[in-house]
Amino acid sequence: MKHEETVSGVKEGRVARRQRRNREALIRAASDVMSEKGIDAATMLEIADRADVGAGTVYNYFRSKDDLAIAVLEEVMQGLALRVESATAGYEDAARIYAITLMTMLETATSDPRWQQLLNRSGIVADVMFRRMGPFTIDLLSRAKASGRLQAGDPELTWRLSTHAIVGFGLAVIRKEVAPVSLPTAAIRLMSLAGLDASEAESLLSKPRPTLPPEVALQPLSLDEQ
Amino acid sequence: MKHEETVSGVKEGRVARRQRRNREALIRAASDVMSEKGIDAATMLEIADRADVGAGTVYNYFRSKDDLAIAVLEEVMQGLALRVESATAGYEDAARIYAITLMTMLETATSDPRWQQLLNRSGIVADVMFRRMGPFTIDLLSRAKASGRLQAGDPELTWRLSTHAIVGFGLAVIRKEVAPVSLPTAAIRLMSLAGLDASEAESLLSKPRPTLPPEVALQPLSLDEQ
DNA sequence: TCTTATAGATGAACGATATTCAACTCCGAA
DNA sequence: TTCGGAGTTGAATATCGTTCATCTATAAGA
Repeated sequence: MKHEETVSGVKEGRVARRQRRNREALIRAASDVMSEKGIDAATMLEIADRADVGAGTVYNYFRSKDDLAIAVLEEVMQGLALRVESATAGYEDAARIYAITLMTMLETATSDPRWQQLLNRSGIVADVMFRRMGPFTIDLLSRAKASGRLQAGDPELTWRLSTHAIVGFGLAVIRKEVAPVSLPTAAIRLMSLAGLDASEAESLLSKPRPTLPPEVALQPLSLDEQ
Repeated sequence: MKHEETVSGVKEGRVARRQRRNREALIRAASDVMSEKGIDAATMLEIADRADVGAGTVYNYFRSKDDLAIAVLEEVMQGLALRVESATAGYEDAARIYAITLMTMLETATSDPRWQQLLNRSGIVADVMFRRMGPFTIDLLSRAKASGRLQAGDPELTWRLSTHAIVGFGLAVIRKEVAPVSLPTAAIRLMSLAGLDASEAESLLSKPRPTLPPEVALQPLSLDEQ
C-alpha cells in the first residue's frame, strides 16, 4: 500500500496518477457538458464518456450528480475568484475593492457563456458562491466598516443577500429580462446593501474605473488555469 | 355543446363542474405533496392519486410538472399577497408600506412550513414572486420615489434584486444558516436597496410597528382562502 | 327517453436517466 | 511470478415524467 510515497511532492504511483487524471477529466467533462446543455440536461453517461471513463466510475469520485455539479461550480468559482483577485490587485481601500469585486462578479456572471447554463440551478450556485467568496468578501466588508467607509451592519448577512441578488440578476440578464446597460446600476444598488449611498458608490466605480490590462481582463475563467 | 350556459355566473354543466373540481383538487394535492417533500421529490403519480384522478389526467390541466409547480406557487403567492394587503391596509406613506411589505414577505417566507420545501426551487419561486408582487411593489417604489421618500433608481431593478435576496434569505433561515433574530435586520438592509439608510428604515419598521389584529396576522396563506 | 358523437379520463406502456453491483482488470508488494 | 484487493466497468435496476390508444360519461338531437 505504500510503494511510492504519496506524501505531497513525491512521485505518485500509477494508480494515484490515474485517479488524479480521472477526477480532473471528470470535472472538466462535467464542466463542458453542463455549460453546454445546462446542469439538468447533462447526463452522467455523456459526462463519463467524455472523460473516457465507465459510467459507474463517476460514482467512485462523486456521491451523486448534484455532488458533481457542486464540484464543477467550485472549480468555475475558483476562476471567478482569480479574476476578482487580479481586478482588485494593487488597491488598498476596502470599499473600492468591494465595489470592484461586485462589478467583476456581475460582469462575469452575465457575460461568460459558461455561467449562462449553470445559473439555472440558482440555489446551488448561490450556495457555492456564498461559501467560496465568503471569507474574502466578509473580511472586506469588515475592514471597510472598521475604517468607517461602509456601515454594513452584519457583513455576513450583507454578503448573503448580495450573493442571491447577484445570481438572480445574472439569471435575469441571461433571459433578457433586464437591459445589460443596467449592470453598473446594479452594482451601485448592491453597494447600498453595504451601506453606501448611490453617489458615493458611483464615484467609487466610475472615477478611475479600473481599466485592466487586456491580459488580465481576458484571463480565462476556470479549469484552464491552475 | 351548449346545454347549460357556460357564461360566467350561470349554472355550469357537470363536465364544467368536474373540470373545475379536478383543477382545484390537483393544485391542492400538488401543494400538499410539494410542501411535504419538496417539489423535486413530489411525484406526479402521488399528486394524481391524492387528487383522485388518473395519472394521465394531470396533463389535461398542466403541460408539465414544472407548469404544475408554477401554478402551485402562484396560488401560494396569492396567499402572501393577501397577507401583505391586510398588513398594509390603512397606511398611506408608500415608503412605510414598502417596509411593511418587505417585513411581511420575509416573515412569511421563513415561518410558513409550506414555503420551506418550495423555496428549494429558488429560481422558480423568485420568478413567480417577482411577477406576482411586481406591479404592486414597483408602483409602491415609484410612488415613494416621487414623494422623495425613497430614491430607488430603477424600481424594477430594485425589486428584482430584492426578490432574489428575500428568497435566498428564506433559504438560509430554513437551513438554519442564519439566526432568525436578523430578520428585521434583513428588512432594513433590503430597504437600503431602495435607497433608505439604516436609521430611517429602522424607524419605519420599529416605531409604530404595525401590531396587526390577530385575525389579520393569523390569516391563512393560500388555498384555504378564496 | 333513447341514441350517439365526442370531450375528457384513464392507466398501462414508453423512454430517459440516475444509480447500483457483480464481475473483471490490473497494479504493486512479496 | 504470484496474488490480494483497490479501482473500473457497463449491463441491469429503479424511478419517474410523459404519451397515447382505449374507454366513459355527458349532452344534444330525435
